[in-house]
Amino acid sequence: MNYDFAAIEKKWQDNWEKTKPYRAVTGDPRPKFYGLIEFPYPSAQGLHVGHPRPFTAIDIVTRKKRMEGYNVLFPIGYDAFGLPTENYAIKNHIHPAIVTRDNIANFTRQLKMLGYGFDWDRCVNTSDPEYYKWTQWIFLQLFKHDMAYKATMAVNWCTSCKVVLANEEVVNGVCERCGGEVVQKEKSQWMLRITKYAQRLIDDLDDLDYIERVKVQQKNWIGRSTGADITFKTNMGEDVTVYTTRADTLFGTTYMVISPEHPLLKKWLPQIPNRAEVEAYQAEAARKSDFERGELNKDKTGVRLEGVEVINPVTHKPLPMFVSDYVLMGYGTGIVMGVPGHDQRDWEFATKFGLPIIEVVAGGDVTKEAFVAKDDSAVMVNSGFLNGMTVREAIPAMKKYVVEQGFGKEKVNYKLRDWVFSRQRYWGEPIPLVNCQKCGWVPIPEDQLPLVLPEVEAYEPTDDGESPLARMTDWVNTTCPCCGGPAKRETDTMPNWAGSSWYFLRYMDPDNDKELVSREAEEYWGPVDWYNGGMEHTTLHLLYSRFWHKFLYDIGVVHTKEPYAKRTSHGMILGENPYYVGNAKTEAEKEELVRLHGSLALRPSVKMSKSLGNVVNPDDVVKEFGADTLRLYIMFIGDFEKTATWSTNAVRGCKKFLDRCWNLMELAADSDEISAKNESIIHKTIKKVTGDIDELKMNTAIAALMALVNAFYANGLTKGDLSMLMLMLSPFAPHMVEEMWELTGFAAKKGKMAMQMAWPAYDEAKTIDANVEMAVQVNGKLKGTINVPVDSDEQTVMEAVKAVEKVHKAMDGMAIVKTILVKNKLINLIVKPAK
RNA sequence: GCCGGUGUGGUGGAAUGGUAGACACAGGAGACUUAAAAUCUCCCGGUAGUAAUACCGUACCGGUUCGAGUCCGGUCACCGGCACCA
Repeated sequence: MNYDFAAIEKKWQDNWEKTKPYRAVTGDPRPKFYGLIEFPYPSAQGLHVGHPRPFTAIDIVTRKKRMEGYNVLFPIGYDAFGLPTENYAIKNHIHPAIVTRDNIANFTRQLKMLGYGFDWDRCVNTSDPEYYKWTQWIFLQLFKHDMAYKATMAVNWCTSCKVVLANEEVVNGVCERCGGEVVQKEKSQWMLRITKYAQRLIDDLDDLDYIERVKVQQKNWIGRSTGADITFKTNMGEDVTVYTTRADTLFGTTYMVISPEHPLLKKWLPQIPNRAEVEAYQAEAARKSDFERGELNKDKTGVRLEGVEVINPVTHKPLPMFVSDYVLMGYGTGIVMGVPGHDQRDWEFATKFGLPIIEVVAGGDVTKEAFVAKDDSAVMVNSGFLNGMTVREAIPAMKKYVVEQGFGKEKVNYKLRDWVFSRQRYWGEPIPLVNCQKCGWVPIPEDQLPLVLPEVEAYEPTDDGESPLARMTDWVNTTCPCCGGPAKRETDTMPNWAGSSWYFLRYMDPDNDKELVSREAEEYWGPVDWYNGGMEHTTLHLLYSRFWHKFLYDIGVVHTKEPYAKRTSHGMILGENPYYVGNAKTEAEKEELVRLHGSLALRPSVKMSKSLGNVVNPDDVVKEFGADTLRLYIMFIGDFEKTATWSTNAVRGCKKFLDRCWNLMELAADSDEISAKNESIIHKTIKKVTGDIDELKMNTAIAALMALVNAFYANGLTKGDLSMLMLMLSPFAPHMVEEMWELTGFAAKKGKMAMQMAWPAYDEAKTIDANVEMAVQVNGKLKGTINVPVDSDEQTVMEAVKAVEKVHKAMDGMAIVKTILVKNKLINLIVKPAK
């Protein structure tokens, strides 16, 4: 008989709604455990089948923690500001707040449908004024501590969204969200000084329990490099400074390059004879997007600055200077020393412009390509006092020299740029500042927060790149909080990363109207013990929130340097590819698929999308199989960290397993004792499941539970045996287990739900069998197995080996030269032909 | 180009240096049934063989080891991140 999942799941969800077994209690004497999943963006499409993967995993971890006696905080909320909602609102003429409200209601229904143990009383919504009041408050603190500043600079501009993007939001030269073209545009923007925290963001990773690839990716993104700033004299009245990581190659410098955007260039222009040519080049460079600049990198372009001479400080020879867009204004000093012998880009440039190439590190052929040694043991040549040194010795020697001679200093640089923090859109937190002609930028007094997002007629951004709020003249024109004179409000809003940078703190104390979080709550719950989220947020949300947290630590709001003690990451859920060539039956069909769909046809699985018709809706899955089955399947699907492909057939297998569990109730003998037959496998399973959940190896934990159920069918079982299965299965399939717990009478007997019971303990001694099966090998080849008492010595094992017929065959005419015994595992006989 | 990761049956995937393929899906056979579904039992890497069995087998080449899917060196393929960062 199959169980009626629809009725059972509804019954227990209603029960939990009323009895609130997932309530977290601040200050409770039990040890605390704070488990966190990335709160969803409430899109109009509803929950994607990918969401339940991380949600279920951490739900299982926190359910087990509760059973282990922890006071668990497992909260949920909504990251509700953002462009898709705004775009949807524009298209359908509905206010974004209403769209958001409806989407949140739908998400909430779906999350409750899946039976997650969230403490719903702590639910937050970043677009709620009571919430964003504190987002604005944090921004004001950043402003007051000179961590926020307004700067006019070239920024990434999405031509489709008509909005500024942070560096982190530009992917392959296009907009991360819409795939639209990104161009460089000069705009005045609010910036946050994340670069001030670059070193700490690297250093503090060491003490965190993050999966390694997250640490590596963050470190690469921050991109620390050590080198030196070196100053060159010029004939223009001003010196120029370059940054280099290869100070050792200074003798090989044969020219200089300046970025087209460099301010010095503007200053020098009137004195440059070929000014018109240079200006034309600058204009051309400005027109190119970053993407185009990168695409065209095979072909170096540039213009010589006629009349400009730069003196190499070690050779004292004059060097020509060029302007070229291969030098970036945003990194180092915006000026580079050209060392064509040992940098491939410089080599290409020098070759194109006929500049001399000097070999200063021996080992390559600089007439053919730049020689960039793989290790630093290559030897210096043509380099004065460095000659004969290895690169390893020459770098510090030259650094020391430039410092002593007064034309250089050691320098550390980062690829990380300051965070572009303003967006010209409506659906975001208003920036709580006003601009006064007399006082400049003035913060709104904190007691006037939140600065509520006003109602507007139209949400569309303007073509000139102003926020929709700019049209609200009533709202824009205000008075200066400082002098009372006329002032204008900032009309840009914050990026959607703002509200998510600190939401985990609000969960600790969600109703506090005096502080963003009370000291008491923060000290009790902080830091988050386990945070799981997507790899795509590694250099966005995860980095941003670490930065904000460090700032809040510095100003005394939080007591830990880091927000999250542990970070894990889940793989994506893909759909089956309907056009996969593997599905074709004939060669002709295969060819047709490849002809029609190209490389798409070669992948067995692809991202789910409407156009491919392979989207799986959690509502449908729950309707057909139940929430417990969906939970179980999404955990059984494979290695948690790896990409996995949805398979509806495999879902059926999980449903079958739950039915088999359910049907055990009829077979179980009426005894609360653990049966002798099943004792060993029960203890082994507890050990396995306990360890696997802690390591997020849910697939093997479930496999162990399946094996246990198979054993119950083979051996028979008692209700006591079944209760052990129920307790272990409870985090995975909470609805069905509670129903079974009640039907088997345990709920009445214990006066508790299964989820409130103690997690079963195992006895190590009982996980060890009296007898073990050992492999018998001859010269490393398996010949058979023997069954011997556990921990048998060599003599006993050898006695048992005599019974293995294949060993006799293999030993024919052979003599044993060595035996290798691995206790309880195998015995390996090394033999040689007997003389 | 640089940095990370992955590669195991028809499929998803298991294996602290120690019996490769646990647990499932799909497939096959059988039991029950008037029948189907459901359920239960058994088989299921390849080649040869009726079988016992033998040989081969964890992307490829080599090495270390009594023993390698696992460790080391190299190659190839795919996935993710970064990319004119001096």
